[in-house]
Amino acid sequence: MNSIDILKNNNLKVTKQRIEILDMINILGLNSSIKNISSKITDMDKSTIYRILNILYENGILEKIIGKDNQIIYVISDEHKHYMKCLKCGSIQEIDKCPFDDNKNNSNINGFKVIRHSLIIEGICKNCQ
Amino acid sequence: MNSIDILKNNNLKVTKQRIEILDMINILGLNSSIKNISSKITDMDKSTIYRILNILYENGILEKIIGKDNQIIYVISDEHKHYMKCLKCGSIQEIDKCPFDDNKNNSNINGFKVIRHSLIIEGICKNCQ
DNA sequence: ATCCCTGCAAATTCTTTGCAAGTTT
DNA sequence: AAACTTGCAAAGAATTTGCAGGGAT
Repeated sequence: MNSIDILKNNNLKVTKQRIEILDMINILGLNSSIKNISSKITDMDKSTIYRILNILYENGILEKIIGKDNQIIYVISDEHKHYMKCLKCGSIQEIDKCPFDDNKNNSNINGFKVIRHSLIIEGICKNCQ
Repeated sequence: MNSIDILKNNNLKVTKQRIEILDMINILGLNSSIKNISSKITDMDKSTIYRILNILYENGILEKIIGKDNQIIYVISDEHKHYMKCLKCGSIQEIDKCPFDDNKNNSNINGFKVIRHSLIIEGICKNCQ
């Protein structure tokens, strides 16, 4: 789905800044930290980037994962995704299918040594409904 | 396992600051942001808190999840854990067992409306081994 | 026409760093 | 004794905010 349709489907105003950010996240993939986004989009104010990323997150369009140096990575949350993140270098890579039917820790996926994993379920809690 | 044993088992020097931080994380649970930790431990310098949390994370003792207002929450990574995080209020609660055998999105867990979930697998990638 | 969004500038908050003194092994 | 850790202070980054002008519906 293209950036304009994503915004329209979520009842958000379509602005050139929002389109530009969504497009850039599509390009950057798992490198979509604020630092990287703002270094690529030099004509947009940083406060605007912060505000747009927040809006896209709060509307469920983006999700966040913690990358290297505690930088937050924004990824489009259009599907169920799994990541592998290296504890040493901080690199993050995507995997296709959840390889954990039950608690199979300390295993190995294509040479990646698994130390731990966590599942984050996001939605609306009882109190907020 | 107590804080001293955790440090010893990981070949880390046992200092009163490290013990105090691990103890506090045990107390604070899912509220263990840097802000909360440092507001509770007023006699420790913030730079020390940052340094210790990094060391504990890099040694696999702690894991990180993103909490409200992008604050990083540090939790003891001694077991396979699942969390439910509210997109509105940012509250995070723990759940016992992964309720997703396959892609069952848009479901409901004890009144918590599930919008999306992601699994983070952490370990050592090929390049770093 | 209304409401929302953006850029600007400034303030605020967060995080890192070098170094000397103190601790741990 | 050697190596590592901490507190302090200062620097450096990151993030938030108010407001006026501009843009989307």
